[in-house]
Amino acid sequence: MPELPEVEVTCRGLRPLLTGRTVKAVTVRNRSLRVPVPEDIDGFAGGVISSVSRRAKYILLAIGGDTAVIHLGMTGHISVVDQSEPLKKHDHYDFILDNGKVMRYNDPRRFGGLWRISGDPFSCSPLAGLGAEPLTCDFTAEYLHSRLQRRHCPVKLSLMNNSIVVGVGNIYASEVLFASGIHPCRPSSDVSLDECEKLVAVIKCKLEESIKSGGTTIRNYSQVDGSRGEFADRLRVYGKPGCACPNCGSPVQTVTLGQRSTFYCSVCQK
DNA sequence: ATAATAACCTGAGGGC
DNA sequence: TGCCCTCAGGTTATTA
Repeated sequence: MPELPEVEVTCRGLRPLLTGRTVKAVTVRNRSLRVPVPEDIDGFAGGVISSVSRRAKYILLAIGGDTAVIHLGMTGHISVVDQSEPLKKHDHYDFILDNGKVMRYNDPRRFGGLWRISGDPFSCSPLAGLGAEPLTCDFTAEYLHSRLQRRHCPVKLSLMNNSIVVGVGNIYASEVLFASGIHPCRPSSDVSLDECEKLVAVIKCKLEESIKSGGTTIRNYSQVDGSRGEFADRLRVYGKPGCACPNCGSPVQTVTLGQRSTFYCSVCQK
């Protein structure tokens, strides 16, 4: 479900609710996620949450000297509720806080994950080997162009490849390519440096715009407080097959790339 | 190394 | 109303 903006919005929602709180205990009801919740996860008990941050689509909670790494998969959602809040279906685990609240993780499709990392979290799985963070100055046209040069797969798949750039998922990949005027099926190596300039600028702009809107809610995703993200109202082509292209009016086309639906305008994107 | 494919899950929505 | 089919904001393991 969530791409970079949705994870960032989740982080920002969690930060004031978690920072400085002590984790009294961890309750796991269902370890069954894409990667099973590790047995030693209750090692966080007694630790203070000193920061809430994000890398790619992962949320990082610094707790004591360790790090809780959380991934939302497609349908993961974190809420902070009273300890007495009734359980819902697919509530996998709680971090019980020192103020009577719990951080509760719900995930119907179970594609998410939870890791406990001791030491530097960036040098080991699942964070090691990730590509550029798109909203930082590391992500430049020169970098992207160099990473596309040896690749022949469709450029959309390269944008969604986490070893090149992180956080761009299926929705934003289509939106970014539309806004850049680049056809999603173009071979990666065929994309010029000038086009990479455009792509990099558009990726930064679209992701930041979506964060400001609270992310994109189409079905499952919601913010920490349960409210929807408004960026869905500003999608131009994603999920709109046959609708008029907002630029030229011709019908939005679809194609499947990497088993994912892809939306584009065959007139505006070359 | 890169690319293509299948796989992991549940639930919502459309067609009949 | 219900069944059956398709599809869904992600990642990884396995093949060529």
